[in-house]
Amino acid sequence: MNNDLYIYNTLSRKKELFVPINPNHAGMYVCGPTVYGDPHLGHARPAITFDLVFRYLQHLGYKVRYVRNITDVGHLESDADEGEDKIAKKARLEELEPMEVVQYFSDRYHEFMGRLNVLKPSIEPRASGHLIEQIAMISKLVEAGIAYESNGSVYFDVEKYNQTKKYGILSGRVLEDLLANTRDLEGQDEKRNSFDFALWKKAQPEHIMRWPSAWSEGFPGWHLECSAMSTKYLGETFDIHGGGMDLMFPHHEAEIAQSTACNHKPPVKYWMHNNMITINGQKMGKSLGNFITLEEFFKGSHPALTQAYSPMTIRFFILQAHYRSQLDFGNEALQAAQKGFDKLMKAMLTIQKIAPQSTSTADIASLEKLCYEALNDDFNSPILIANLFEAVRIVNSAYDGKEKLTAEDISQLKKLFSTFAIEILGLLPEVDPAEGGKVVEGLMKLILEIRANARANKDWATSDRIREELAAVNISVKDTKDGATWSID
RNA sequence: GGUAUCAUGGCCGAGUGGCUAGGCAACGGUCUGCAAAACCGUGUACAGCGGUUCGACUCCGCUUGAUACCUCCA
Repeated sequence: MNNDLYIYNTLSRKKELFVPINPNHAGMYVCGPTVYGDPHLGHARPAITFDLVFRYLQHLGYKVRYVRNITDVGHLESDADEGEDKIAKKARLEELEPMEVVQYFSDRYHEFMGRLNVLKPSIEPRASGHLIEQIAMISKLVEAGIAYESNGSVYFDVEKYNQTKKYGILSGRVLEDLLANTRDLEGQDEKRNSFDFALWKKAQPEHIMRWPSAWSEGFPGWHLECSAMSTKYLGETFDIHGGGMDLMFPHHEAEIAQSTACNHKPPVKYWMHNNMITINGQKMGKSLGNFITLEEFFKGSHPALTQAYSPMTIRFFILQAHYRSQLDFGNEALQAAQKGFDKLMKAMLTIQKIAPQSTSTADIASLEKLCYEALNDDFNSPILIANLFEAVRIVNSAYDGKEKLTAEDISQLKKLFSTFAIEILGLLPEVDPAEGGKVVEGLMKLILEIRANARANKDWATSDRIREELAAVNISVKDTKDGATWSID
C-alpha cells in the first residue's frame, strides 16, 4: 500500500500515520445509538463520518472489521428520575415491552441510515445480548481490587486506578480538578468518590430491565458495554475507536480505564471524534429539545425547515464539512448543498455524452492524486469534493467544446467519479420516484412533440406557455441543440 | 469555576508564514427568439489589540465573543 493515511488521534492531538496492528487488517469500533428515540441529524454525522472511514480503509485494501453497537440497556436517566433506565422509562410510558421499544427504534435507525447510504457495519452487537461478557468483566475488575461493591451496585475505583495508571489521558482531565468540581447527585453516597462510575447498578423494584448477578438483580453500567463488546470482537487492543466528541468524557475515558485495568494494555491505538452539528449556534440534541429528526428532514415537516431535503443532500451537506469541525445547520446551507450535489450528479451523466478527441487539454492523473491526498490527510472530504468540482468543470467545459478530452481521459474521469463520489463518499444519484412512471414518460414525449411543432412554426407563445405550465408543476424543460430535455425538480 | 476547541467574504465551509480552496447566492459576459443550463470574468474575507518576522489571515501573548465537556446526549 503506497497510500500513507494520516489520522488525527485525539489521544495525542496530532495527525499520526495509520499503521494497523495486524498488517492489511483494520479493526474499528464506533459508539452507536441508544435506541429510545427517532434518529435525528445528530445521529447522521458519526454514522456518515465513520462510514467514510470504513469505505476508504476498504478502498485502500484493508480487510476491515467494523463494529458499531446498539445500546439497549444501561443508560441512566437524569438524577430527577432516580436512575431509571431510559429504555425502561419509555416502555412504561407507552406500555410496551422494553424490547419492543428497542426493536422499533433499531428498525427506524436502520431504515434511515440505509436511506443515507450508510453501509452496515460488520457486526452490530447489542448491550442486552452481552450481559455475560459484561458481568465477567466486572468480576475481573472486582477481583483485581479496582472495583468495589456497595449496596448491590459495583463501582469503578477511579482514584485507585489513578495510582498506577493515569485517568484522564484522553480528555486532559486531572483527577484533582474533578474532585474540586463535584456536584451533588443522587446515589453519590454509595460511591467512594464522586468520579467513580457504575459498572453494575442494582435495580429498583419498579425497574423493568433487570438481570441476575452475584451482586444484585440489576443492569450493567453505561460505559461497560463498549469495553466488553470491543474486546470480544476486536481484541484487547484494536486500531480505531470512534464516536461523537460529547462522548470523550466521561464515556471514552471510562472505557480506557476499565479496559486497561482489565486487560493491562491500552485498548485503542487511534481515537477519532466527530464534532457536533449545531442549530443557530447551539448543539442539536435530545436533551435540548432542538433536534430535527431525519424523517422531518426528508419530509420537510419541521418548522425550522423551509423545504424537504433528500437523504443525499443531507449526506453531501455533512461531507462538505470536515468531520472535526462544528457544522452549523441552516436552510441556506442545505439548499446550497442540494444544488451542489445536483451539479455533481449531472456531470456524471454529461460525461457519457462527450465525444473523445485525439488530443487532451486536461490532466486527470494529477486530479486523482489530489483526491487521494485529501483523503489521506485525515479524511478531508471537503477538499476531496472541491477536487471533484474541478472534474465537473472539466467535464462541462469538454461538453461545451472548450476543453479536449481523449478517450483515455474520459475513462479516467468516469473512474474518478465512480471511485471517489460513489464508492468512497457514498453519494448516489437519486432516482426520482415519479421518473420511473411510464405514463409520465409518455405524456412528456407527447407534450414536447407539440411544443417542438409550435417552435418549428415560431409560435413562441405556445412554446413558452407549455414550458411555464410545466414549471409550475416542477417539471423543467431545457432547449438544447438536439431538442428539448426535461426533468423533475 | 475547571478542561478543550473555535472565531474566515451575503450564506456554508477548506487551507496556508509570501502564490485562486470549493459549493451556494450576487453582478458582468459568451451562448440563446426568450429562459434555463453550461462556460468565462468580478468580491481590498480572514474578531480586536500588541509582538516575532524581510513578510502573518497563518506563529506568540492579551482582549472580546462562541461552542463542547465537567450530568443522559452523536
